[in-house]
This record gives sequence, structure tokens and C-alpha cells, in this order.
Amino acid sequence: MTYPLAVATPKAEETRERILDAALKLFRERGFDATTMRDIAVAAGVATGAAYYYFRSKEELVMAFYVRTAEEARDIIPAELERSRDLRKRIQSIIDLKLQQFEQHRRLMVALVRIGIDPQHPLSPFGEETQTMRDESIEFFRLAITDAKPSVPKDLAAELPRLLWLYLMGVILFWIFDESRGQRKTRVLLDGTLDLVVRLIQISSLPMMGPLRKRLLSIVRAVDAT
Amino acid sequence: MTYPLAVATPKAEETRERILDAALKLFRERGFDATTMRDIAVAAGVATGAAYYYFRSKEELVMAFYVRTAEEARDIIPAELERSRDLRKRIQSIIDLKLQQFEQHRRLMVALVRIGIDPQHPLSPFGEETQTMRDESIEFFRLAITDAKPSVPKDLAAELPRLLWLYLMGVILFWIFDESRGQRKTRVLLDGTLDLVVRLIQISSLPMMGPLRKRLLSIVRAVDAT
DNA sequence: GGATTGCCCTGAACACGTTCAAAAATTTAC
DNA sequence: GTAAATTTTTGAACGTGTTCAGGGCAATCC
Repeated sequence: MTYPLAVATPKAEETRERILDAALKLFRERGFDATTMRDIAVAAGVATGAAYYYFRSKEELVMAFYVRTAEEARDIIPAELERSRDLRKRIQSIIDLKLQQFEQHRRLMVALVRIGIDPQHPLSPFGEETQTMRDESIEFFRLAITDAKPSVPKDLAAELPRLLWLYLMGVILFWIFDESRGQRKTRVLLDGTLDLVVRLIQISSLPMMGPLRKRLLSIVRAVDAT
Repeated sequence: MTYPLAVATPKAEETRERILDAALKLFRERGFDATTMRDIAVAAGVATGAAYYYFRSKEELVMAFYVRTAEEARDIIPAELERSRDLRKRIQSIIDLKLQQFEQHRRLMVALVRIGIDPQHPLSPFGEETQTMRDESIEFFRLAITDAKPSVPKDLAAELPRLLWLYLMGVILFWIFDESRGQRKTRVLLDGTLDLVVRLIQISSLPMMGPLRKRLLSIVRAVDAT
């Protein structure tokens, strides 16, 4: 594979950025499907095949946007988590940031989902290639629940970050397809389920709920095992 | 649109079946992506564009398979539900049948998911065009919970079928991408979560859980509202 | 039985994502 | 400073899903 993971020269980096920017601009204006690779090439002032030197596919251009947001989040989220110990607020702040980052390109995300839903695809958020990004994301949730109020039972704390990440994926998915004005439904869903999540964590901490919690955890672990 | 929803003559019906059968055979042998419309046409003994008289797209050929299974289920499921009053068994029997129907074409379902995940797409299971099928599927779950043991609280009974259908979609999704031997992980997930689902229904019936249940229901209703 | 209508099917043509051999530009080696 | 090697860029060509103007063919009408 001659695909450059790291771009060598500054000039190449500039070309790469120009192509990506042109692509995102057109995607936002006309949508993913209506934008052709030829359009992008013209807008970026390069030949038709140029984009394929930097990106493996049209879809990878969308993925590059996703990577950008992840890089941004790297600094913002830890700082944000410092601002409160409240479990609900912390979880919400992570989700809010993600949604905010995607806001400009909500429609575009459909294209990402179409890829992402297939774990065989190199760019899937569940696949191998994105593991680092995924782990980083999960780590944010681990950070969010440590020393939070209410506190999380120890056995649950091990698996909860992964579950919350899955919850985030679900919320994002819902949001992408939420055509209600200003995506109000997502707001409702988020408000409601966040309460529910925190409530369930509290309830599952009760002594009587030990068996139920253990059952849930054993499912998660069994399913997780490779 | 000149697309025929109902095929007129027996000859046309035969051609349609020949194209669909050829397509499914090739999909199963080589996979969805590796099979071209030209391959299908040759295998069915028709011209390249012929399939487009009966199916709007390559993807719709997969959808036609899905419709077939739904038609089969129409007779089987009600009979199956008669065999037991046990809530868990009833829910499981619906899910088991669906998975069994898809078994031969598990890999192919990835293509369906890629479409289905976008509610804008005419063939999405969440879209308008599939509403009848979806409603029918939800109706099976309503049938499953009526007069079942344990019994379901009345307010929950109104929304539960839809939630269970969503649960079914989730299990199918997991199963499609479950590459463990014989999809054992799905078995584990199903066993575990079915218990959990029934348990949660029981717990939510306790008087102390009224508020929590009401909260959950209000979320579901709010999100559901158009 | 000829004309008309409408269903069924054809296959060339189109637009697209993608590939690739080769050219151009740049960097490295001496 | 020139030659060699490497990186970057080109644009024609390929294979794909899909479209569409048209052609046969059977049923219906007069």
C-alpha cells in the first residue's frame, strides 16, 4: 500500500488540507452523494485522481473530519470534566461536545454511519483500525466516572465506560436521523435517558440488586470476550 | 414511477422470480458486492437492464428476500405463540424464527443494514414504505405479551411491543456482525438479555418502581411523537 | 383481421468511484 | 551541480449501478 499515513512534506500537507476542505465544503453544501470526486478535485485545483493519494476513498474524507473532531476533543474533554463531580453532568458534557462538533455536518454523518455499521470495513468505529480512537473515547468515560457522585460500584466501574461509549454511539445515531426542529427529540431522549442511566447505576448499587448487576456484567463480559 | 408494485401476468411473475432467485444464489455464493447486475442478468437469462423493471435497485433484491421471510412468518409466529404462555419463551420464539430465516444469508444482511440504517432511504425498516411490515412485526410482540406470564402492567403494555421490536432489531444487528463460531455470542447475549428483559418487566411492576416506569414511558412517548 | 394499447424486455449509453502507468516535481546522494 | 531516487500529481481508462429510448409481443377493441 502506497497510502501515506503521515504526510511527508509541508506542501503535500497543504494539498491534503485543500482537498479535505474542498470536500467538506461541497459535502455541506450539496450533500455527500451529490458531490462527486471530480467536483472535489476541481474545487481543490487538482487532477481527478489526486484525492486518492491522500485518502483511500470518498468515505475516508468523511472519516478525516471525524478524526479532526477527535483531536479537538482530546484537550477539551478532560478540562470539562474537571468542572464538576456530578456524574450526570460529566457524562452529558462529553455527549454535548460530540454533538456540538458534529452539528455543522449532521447530514454528512449518515455517510459515516453507512460505513461504520460494518465492522469489517476498515473505517468502522467497531473495527481494528479505529481502536486507538475508540479506546481514547472510552477512556474519557472512565475519567468521568472516577470520583464522581454518585459513586459507581467497583465491578461495574470496569465495564461501565464501554457501555457508556455504546450509549454515546446510540445517541449520536439517533441524533443523526433526528429531523425534528433543532433535533429536539434527541434533547428529550438525552435528558430522559441520562436520568435513567444515573438512576439505574444508583439502583444497581443497592445490596438487593447485586445478583441483577452481576448478571448484567457477566453478559457484557461474555459478549466482549474474543 | 413505472415500477410495478404488483406484477400483472404469470410470465412476468416467473421472470421476476427467476431474477430474484439468480440474484440470491449469486449473493450467497460470492457476496453482495462481488455480484454485478450483469452477472445476475446473465444467470437469469435476461438483458442487463431487465432487473430494473422489477426492482428499483440492487439493494431492493435483498429487500425482496426480507419481504419473503416476513410473509413466511405471518403464518408461523401466531401458531408458535399459542404453544406457551411464558413471556420469555414467547419473545424468544419470535426472535429465534427471525434469526433462523436469515441464517442462510447472514452475510448478505450487511447490505440490508447499510440501507436500513438510513430512515430517509425508501427501504429502511424505520421508513414509511416499510411501515406495514414493521407494524405487523410489532403486532406479533403485542400478541406475545397479552395473557402472558408474568403479566405486563397495562401502561407498559402499550409501548412494550415497540420496544421489543427495537430489541429484536438490535439482536439481529448484533447477530449479523457476530463472527464467533455459530454466532455463539449472540446466543449468550440473547439468553442473558432475555432474562434481563423479563426481570426488568417484573421489577418495574413493583409499586416502588412506578415513578421509574413512568419516566421511561414518558421518554418513549415523547421521542415517538411526530 | 387490422389497429391500438400497454406490458415486458433490450442493450447501448451515462455518470460515478476508483485505479494505474507514466510524467512532473522535489529531495537526496555523490 | 548533476544524477539518481523518491514523492507528488496527472488524466485516461476500467468496471460498476442505473437509465432510457425504443422494439417486440400479447391482449383488447372496432
